Amino acid sequence: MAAVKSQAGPGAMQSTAGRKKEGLVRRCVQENADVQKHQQNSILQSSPGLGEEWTANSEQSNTLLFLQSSNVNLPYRSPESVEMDEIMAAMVLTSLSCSPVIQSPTQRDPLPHGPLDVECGGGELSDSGSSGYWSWEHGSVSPAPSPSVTETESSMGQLADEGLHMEPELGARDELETRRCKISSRGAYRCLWPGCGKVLTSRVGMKRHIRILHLGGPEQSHREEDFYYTEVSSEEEEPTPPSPSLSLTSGPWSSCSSTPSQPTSAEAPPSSSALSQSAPSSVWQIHAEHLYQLTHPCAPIELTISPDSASSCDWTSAGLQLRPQISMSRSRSISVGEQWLQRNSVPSRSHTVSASPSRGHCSIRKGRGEAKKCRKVYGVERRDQWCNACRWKKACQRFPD
DNA sequence: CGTGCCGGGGA
DNA sequence: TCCCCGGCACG
Repeated sequence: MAAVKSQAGPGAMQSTAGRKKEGLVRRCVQENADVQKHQQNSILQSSPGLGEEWTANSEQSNTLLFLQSSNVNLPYRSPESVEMDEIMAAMVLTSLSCSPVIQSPTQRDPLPHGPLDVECGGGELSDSGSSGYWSWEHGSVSPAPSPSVTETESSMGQLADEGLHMEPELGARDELETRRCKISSRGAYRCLWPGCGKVLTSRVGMKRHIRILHLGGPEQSHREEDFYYTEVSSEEEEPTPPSPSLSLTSGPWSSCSSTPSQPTSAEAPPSSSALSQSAPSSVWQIHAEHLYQLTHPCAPIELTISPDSASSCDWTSAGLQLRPQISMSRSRSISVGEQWLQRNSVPSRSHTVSASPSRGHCSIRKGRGEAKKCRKVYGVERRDQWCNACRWKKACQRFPD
């Protein structure tokens, strides 16, 4: 709380035009930063008797944490926390995508054994499960992964600054590219349509499958199909630790789902071709499901958190923030798809997926903060002293909430 | 009803 | 890009 307010100070004072949007976004986000964190913590802690398994997961959860933060809200988090996140993130990514040698055990809570085998060792290259950020540049000396902890740390400030703007997009894009590359080599495509876990080996085939079977029409926008399938590479599936993301998410989710059914078990894939995949497939479905839910503001997330300041804004950003996690576990085309989804709000062919309340009612508007704005402070007659934003009737920059 | 500000539009 | 404002949500 206090943190939030204090942050607002300096940054906001230099009210330059360029910042407008940033400011807007921030406001949503900054609330979130805290909230999210709490959520994270609570989730992390609340998992009771998972013993080892949990430790294995914590790695992932860290990643999650990072991804969340990297998404948007960096600017408003206390520097320390940012640092921590960054560090952790770096480490996690590093460890996931490179040989275990690199990772230094310092600062890492999780135990550096066991799990690694499953996550990294198993597949040819970690990449898969872990957002294949750097990984695909197998080249041993690829620029990315190598930085040691200290190095990372030292460049932290800069990182935070730059990453702030670039990371969300670049990350996503990168990831996409990465994935594309990798996948083209070998992989399967799994239909994410709820209730259908179909796996095909060709993208085209998958698209067709989706288009015809699910979208029920010959021609929809192409991106659409894109959204309903995901690439998986045979090996990745198994190692992909479903547990972490699941255990993390499912809690809140299940409780929240105004959605008719939890696809996990309720909807068994009709024609599950490969038995071995049944499990993963449900996982996928869940991911997909969550994705959708996230897309829709009315989704639950908040349940774990304080309901107060939670407005539509929170929902949205929450969704945004979780996205990476999902993609992390290897469902692609998410960003695109989701965007699409948001735009079109999945009209008729909803199914379970569309627990969507028409997005209309959850507007982007946020409750008004109690901060005094220029108008109040200076009064209407001194309008020329208002910050630009206020003058333009935009979100106040000088006194952000 | 005052206020904050989104979304849209003009210059 | 700067600026303005209609209109809406919130309190």
